[in-house]
Amino acid sequence: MINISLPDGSIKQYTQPVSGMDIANDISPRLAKEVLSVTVNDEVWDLSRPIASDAKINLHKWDDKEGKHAFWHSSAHIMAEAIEALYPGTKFGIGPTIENGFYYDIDLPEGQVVAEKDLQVIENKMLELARQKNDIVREDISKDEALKMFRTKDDQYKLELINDLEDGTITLYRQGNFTDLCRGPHLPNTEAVKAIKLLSVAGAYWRGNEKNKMLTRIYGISFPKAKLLEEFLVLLEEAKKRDHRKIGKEMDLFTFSQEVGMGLPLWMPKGAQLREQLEIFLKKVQKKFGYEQVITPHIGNVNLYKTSGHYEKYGKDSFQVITTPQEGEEYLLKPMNCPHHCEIYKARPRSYKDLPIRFAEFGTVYRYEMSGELHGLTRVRGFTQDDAHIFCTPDQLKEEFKKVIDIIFIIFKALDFKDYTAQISLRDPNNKTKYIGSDENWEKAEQAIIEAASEKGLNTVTELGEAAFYGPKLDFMIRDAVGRNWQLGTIQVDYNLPERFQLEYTGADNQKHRPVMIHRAPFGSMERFVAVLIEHTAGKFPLWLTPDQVVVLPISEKYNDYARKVSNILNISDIRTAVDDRNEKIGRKIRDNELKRIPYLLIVGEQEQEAESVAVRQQGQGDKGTMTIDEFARFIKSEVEQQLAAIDN
RNA sequence: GCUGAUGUAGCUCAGGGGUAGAGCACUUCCUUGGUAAGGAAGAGGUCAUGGGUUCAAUUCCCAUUAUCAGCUCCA
Repeated sequence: MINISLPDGSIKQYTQPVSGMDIANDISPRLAKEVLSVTVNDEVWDLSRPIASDAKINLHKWDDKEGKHAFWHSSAHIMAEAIEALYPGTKFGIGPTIENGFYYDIDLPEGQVVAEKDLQVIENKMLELARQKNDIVREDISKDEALKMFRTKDDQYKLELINDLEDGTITLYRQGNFTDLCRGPHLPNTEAVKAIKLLSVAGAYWRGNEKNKMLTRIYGISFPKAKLLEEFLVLLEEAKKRDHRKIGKEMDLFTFSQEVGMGLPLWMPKGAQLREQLEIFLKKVQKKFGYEQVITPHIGNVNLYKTSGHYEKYGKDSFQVITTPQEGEEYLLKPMNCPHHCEIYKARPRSYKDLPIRFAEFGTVYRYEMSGELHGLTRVRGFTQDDAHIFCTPDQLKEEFKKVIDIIFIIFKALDFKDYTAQISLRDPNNKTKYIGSDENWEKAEQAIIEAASEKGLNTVTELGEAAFYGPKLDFMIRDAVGRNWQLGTIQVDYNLPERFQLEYTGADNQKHRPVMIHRAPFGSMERFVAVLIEHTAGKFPLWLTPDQVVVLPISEKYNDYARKVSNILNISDIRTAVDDRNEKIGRKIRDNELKRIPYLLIVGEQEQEAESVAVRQQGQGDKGTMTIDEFARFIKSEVEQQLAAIDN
């Protein structure tokens, strides 16, 4: 007797092995129609695979991650089948599922390419294959058999994968004329796949190593219903409308010029205004937390970076050395601010009574990112870090670290970033040569981060091998409109630079001691932060931050003078106000300024001029009635204060 | 850096071996208006750059460059 326990606690008994699909059929025919995969004792299985002993099971439909996973995995196989039919001789790498869909890495026969315009043809072939309603059959196979089989296919990629596998754990999946090495699980039959969209084609190195051959990667997504695909495509379109590059252009925030150089953003007046507001805001917060502003130059002697270790590590991948007319002098555009700040620390003797010392600077740095890496404002070659370096005693480290987390919390709260990932990036224990510094210091630093994060109640993920070369870090990542993850805030513990720069303080014991350093940038960089902020708000920035808070719209040219008067009064009270005095009708002015995402529009005509008032229109809300100029000024100021007060608490 | 695609007016894009178009934006004029597009006229382009094929290239071919998607990288 086989006892199958279901998630609701009930138990079904069978006299012989039973498949997930059999059980679903026993429960209800409708469930059987929708079910996609089954978890058997914490392992996700095919529905058709017989369960031979007592088990706890959970059946998965489309709504479950496990259901989608099997669905997309099988879709990837259908895509491979279609490609094998359309491009005979293609060799296959890996074809996993991803968060939204799946991809397959393929090596096409010599001279053949798949371009975006070919995707439609593959899609059609896939749908044709899916409609053949082929069973997807699992097959255990020995390592020798597997090697033999893929040798006849001459598929070196699969052979490489098989060689890494243990004998006895190798399975094949077969559907129609296609067989693939695969761990599964899969759908029982291809017919469930009703709607397919191949999204893009791009190159990808075999096994992610740039020394290997570049394969062709095709991304796709599939659905059990055509309607779900349509909804997905609409969402994708919506997301693209939030792209910061598009909105940045629309709102005149920033631009790029080939004449200036790639990856070098030019901030236009409105963008500069936005950045300035962010800087003012952060400076205010940092002042409360005991930071002091410093200013350092954009270049530094090469020796500075030799001391810090950056030259050895990144020197050849940087903007090249600037050589002066005077022989022997070599300078580097600064790729980071920490060495300069270390020199400020060293400028005079420090006592334990001075610590912690917190030097902050909106420091512009230059890094020669590879050309293919550049991306709008999120990845650039010249950018401004909201940088600071905290020099403290080892005892103060954890407390200081926690205070930095608090600053990041304040920022995320002010800008309503709720959906972030906190990642602890540690050293790769198997590749310690990538890093500088002693094991002992690394362990202390890693421990400090782990404890501080946990004491702050942060939900973290830990990544090995993601640390900076001089120390571990805690990074805050936020997604952009289309789901790409970007690192914003970062906090790094560093025992190494203090050593390399021979930083010291005199302790209470009158002995020299070495301080610990924290590198931190809550925004990360102004550029990337603004990019993510644009995508999150779709350009509708909070009132306190937005470049143009108010635009006054005169009904006709006769009221332009009054409109300017209103705007002057508001500007004097620090409300950022402009006048739209174009020779257009009021409806047109309203439309254009709504599209420009202006929070408040003030309509002024004869009535308002007479009464020294304004007719207020709030973005997205329409007419809010009439107020006197003073009333409106007080109203909007209190709204800004409220927004900023929420941050202080 | 690698693979693939793209590059036509300020923006979004159409076109195509015989010297280039639309909508929006811009300029001028008319209109002086009450809560999401008033009307007319005009100006604006070495069709990314450099070669090649051709009687003729913006169009076809090659290279370069920038942008886009992804990979790799990210102090």
